[in-house]
Amino acid sequence: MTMSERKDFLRTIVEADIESGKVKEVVTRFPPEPNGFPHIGHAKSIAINFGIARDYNGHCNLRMDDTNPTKEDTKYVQALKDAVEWLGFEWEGNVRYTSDYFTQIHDYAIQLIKMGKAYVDSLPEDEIREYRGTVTEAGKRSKYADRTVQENLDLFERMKKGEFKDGEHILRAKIDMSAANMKLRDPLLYRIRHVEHFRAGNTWAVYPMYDFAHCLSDYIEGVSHSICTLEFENNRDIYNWVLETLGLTPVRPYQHEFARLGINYTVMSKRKLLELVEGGQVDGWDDPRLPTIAGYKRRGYTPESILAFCDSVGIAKANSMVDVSQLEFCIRDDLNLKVPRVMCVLDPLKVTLVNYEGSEELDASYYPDDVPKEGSRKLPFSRDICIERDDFMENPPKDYFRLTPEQSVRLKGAYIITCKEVIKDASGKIIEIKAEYSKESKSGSDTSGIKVKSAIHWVDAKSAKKVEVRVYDRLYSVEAPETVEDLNANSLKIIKNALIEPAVINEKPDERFQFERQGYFYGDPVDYTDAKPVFNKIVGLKGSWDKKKTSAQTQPKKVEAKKEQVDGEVVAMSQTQQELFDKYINELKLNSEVANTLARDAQLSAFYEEALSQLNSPTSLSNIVTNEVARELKQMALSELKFNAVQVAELVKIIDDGTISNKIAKQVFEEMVKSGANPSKIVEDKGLVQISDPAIISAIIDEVMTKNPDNVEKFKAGNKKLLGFFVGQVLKATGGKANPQVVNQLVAQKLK
RNA sequence: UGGGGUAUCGCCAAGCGGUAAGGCACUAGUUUUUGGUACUGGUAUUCGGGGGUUCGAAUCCCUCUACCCCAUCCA
Repeated sequence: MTMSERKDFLRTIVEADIESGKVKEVVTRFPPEPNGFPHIGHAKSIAINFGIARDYNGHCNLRMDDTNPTKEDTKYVQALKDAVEWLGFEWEGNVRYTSDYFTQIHDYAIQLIKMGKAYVDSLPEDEIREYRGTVTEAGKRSKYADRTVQENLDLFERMKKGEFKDGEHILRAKIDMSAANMKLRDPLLYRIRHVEHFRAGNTWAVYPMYDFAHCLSDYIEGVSHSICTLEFENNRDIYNWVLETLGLTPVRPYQHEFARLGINYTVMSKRKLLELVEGGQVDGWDDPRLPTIAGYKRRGYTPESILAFCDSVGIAKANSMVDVSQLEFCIRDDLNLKVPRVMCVLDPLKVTLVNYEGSEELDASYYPDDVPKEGSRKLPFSRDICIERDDFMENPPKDYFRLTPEQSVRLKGAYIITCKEVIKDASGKIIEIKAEYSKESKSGSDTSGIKVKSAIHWVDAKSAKKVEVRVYDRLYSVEAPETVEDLNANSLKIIKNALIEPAVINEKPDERFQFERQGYFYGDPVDYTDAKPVFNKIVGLKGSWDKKKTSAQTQPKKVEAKKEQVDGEVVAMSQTQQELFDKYINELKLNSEVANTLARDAQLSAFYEEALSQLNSPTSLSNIVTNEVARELKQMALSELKFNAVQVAELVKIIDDGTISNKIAKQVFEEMVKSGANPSKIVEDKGLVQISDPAIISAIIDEVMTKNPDNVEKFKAGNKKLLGFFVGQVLKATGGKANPQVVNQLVAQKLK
């Protein structure tokens, strides 16, 4: 496995954890709920979890998150296992189930109750919701929250034994009913469910909720990195609360979130997928039009192509919608080098070669020259052949390369033919072409000297086999479908009477084929029989001709005007803020932006005032405070900072007197943040005094210039952006110590 | 509306103060017995908007805007 040099953010985190020693072994898990068929979004999650485990020599578990017995089923467990296996991954040990941990999780619940951190609530459901408050209003705690530990223990035990009906009681964590994060308002831990669990049977009358079971299952399995999708960001606080409150010792897992996969012209939610399957809009979970793993598999996609796709879309935190063309590229790219080329005519038009007698068998390679694979078959040839109806036009546009009354074509792997007569039926439809072949033009030994613009596919009429071909188009006709209204009515086209060359059926050189000039096809794994072969179209070839045709018909896309940005209103300053602001502007002559940020933040202004009392340099001080200090204050409180205003004043002093440059000041400040050391001490220890001597700098510039002759050329040719490049190089060479202003000046001079 | 996120080309996406990577799509050309493939070029003076700091900002600060997630006894 080659590790790409540019890592995604998850791998960056994992590597940092390994380096810091926080993690000894990387353990991940793929934890789906078995309540539906996995789709390509799951494939992304599988690729991430199993991929990271493999890249860092760890392991990945497959865990069924089966905490809700009303929705889950063993048939989905099988589909999930199939998907992981098909994609080529191996999970560590047996398949895990959250239900295997029910006893342990229950024990942890008892522990929380004993700690006074969990209680049995007996409020009805709607009141619980009401008590929770809203996003803007705090909630209030149930009166049952005051029950004693003994009462809670007793009640919970009886819940477990099944003494109560569904909904009568629940177990909740006692956290904070007014937390800004709604998830923390005394989250539910256990609910009563008198239903049979598909694995645990009727052992349990209570089932743990996701937020309680998931973190503990991760912990029990020794997971180091619990990777999930963005919508669980708010749940991370509970995840950590449970683990921390229980005092669980390392190694404990940490949760990280990434954006789920979206693809246009399809849907990815389990709910919508289920609707399509149950509503009969598609033919089961493995319908080739569906973005389910089973669907892609049946359609003919390879696991390699799905994995390549997951890799190509990357991992990030921005919600996004990937274009299907990216997926289509991946499968074409994979199949191009793998599968044999054969000929199949989807919409046959009869061609009679009036000057050909008898029959023969032609040799034809399964692969073009640019595919390094061996293999060939015999192609029967005779007077009666069929070509694609699209490949003949009586009145063609001028960029049409195929057969016309005036234009000859080659029958791929055979002879060049020329149209002599067009036969039509009563309605004017072309039913036959009478043509002549050139005997000297035989493929491989062409002495005819005839030049043609294209070679078309064909089959011999007598020996060709009749096959069914299923052509799939995108499931929906809009990019971001909402309802069944958006479905594409033509997403499935069944061609009953396509004609294929006999070798495909008799020799079966592969399961997947490229039907020349048309696309990639796959023998349907369910319906294919030798008597009645059925092929699924996996994806078409790129086809610039088809595109030209269709784009000429459709209207040009409307260009969306850029939305005009309207500025919102800024909150007015309070009176004291206004007074401060005025003082900064009038007395200290600060720039109004800086004065504004300072005045609006009490901590910042206090810090600033203190520094100002040390050093009378209002402008420089204000700049450092509103930029650097403000950043640190965003992360932690004033009292937690390791540096103080006096030190910042000292830092500004050595900037002002030219001892160090602004650039070095950033470096010094960073050190102050970390260690709280004095700036002049840092400068001394690290030897950071600025170099302003033009002679020294000049020498370094020369060096940089001789090392980068190309860029010198480019600069002289007018690429002025490169000035920054040279300055950067010089600064790098001096460890940042060169006086950037001097460098700038000298570089500009030398490069003139 | 409180909290948590996100914003870089038509679509993904790197980038973490010093020349705006890469892929898809698009486009022009070369090769081609697939209008395929391969190859070669062209595609962001600019990073959601506006300010500020800096010799230098996609990167640091302020501010505004847009979108996503959270008020299931779902996960």
